Amino acid sequence: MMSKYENYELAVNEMSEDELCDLADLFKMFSDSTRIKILYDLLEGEKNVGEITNDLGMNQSAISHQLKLLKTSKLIKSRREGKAMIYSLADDHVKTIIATGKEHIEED
Amino acid sequence: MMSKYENYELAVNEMSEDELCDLADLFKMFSDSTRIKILYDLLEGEKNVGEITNDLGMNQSAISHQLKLLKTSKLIKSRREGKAMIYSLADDHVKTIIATGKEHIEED
DNA sequence: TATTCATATGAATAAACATTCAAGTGAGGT
DNA sequence: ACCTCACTTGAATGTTTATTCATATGAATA
Repeated sequence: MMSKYENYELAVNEMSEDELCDLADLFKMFSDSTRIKILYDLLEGEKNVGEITNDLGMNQSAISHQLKLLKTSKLIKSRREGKAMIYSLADDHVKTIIATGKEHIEED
Repeated sequence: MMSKYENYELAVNEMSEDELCDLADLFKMFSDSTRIKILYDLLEGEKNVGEITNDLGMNQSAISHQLKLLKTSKLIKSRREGKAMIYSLADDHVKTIIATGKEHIEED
């Protein structure tokens, strides 16, 4: 039997056009395979640009460009440690969003 | 502050490159303002193309093209009722994904 | 201070994509 | 059968965007 509160987590009410555009912009960050691989890579913990570049097996400049977009969107943050720049996830929403999407694609 | 999703197990483990690309493709559907508005509109219930077109105030052909993409991605389904085509969300993952993203952009 | 290592940036290129217009399809009504 | 209504499709267009190459910055070290 369905509780009155059963669906509480899933309330999606009263979103303005602007909010929906902001949402689209957020999901845009997860919509490119390079970017989502970077985010997934950073779930392991903070990494510098060289490590990410190696993990993904891609051009370093391409990674830097995408890191910049992710940072602008406040999904990641960075700090300098000597010559290296160390990137990490800004908060755990990234994990939640990836997990939610994963849930969807995993259904038969 | 306590997230609504705090209680869920958010394990995101062992995703292959292919799975991450599939995930990117899924989020791509939410990454365009027209598409996310269509999905958001359909949260109200099933609608025909004319209703969606009116709700969004856009060219009907543009809506049709996006509906096709959303249907190919299995986020929506359709049935014919006389001359009209009626679209609806394929399952409630759409709601979950939008709610999860909304959660993120809502924090100050 | 000159050199090297680590990363960022800018310009160029090519591919992907959203939107529009025009034409096509398919179901009902006349 | 013809016409209209509701929608789809394809081609054309313009824009956005990911990647690469070349160059620039900035920190450490010799």
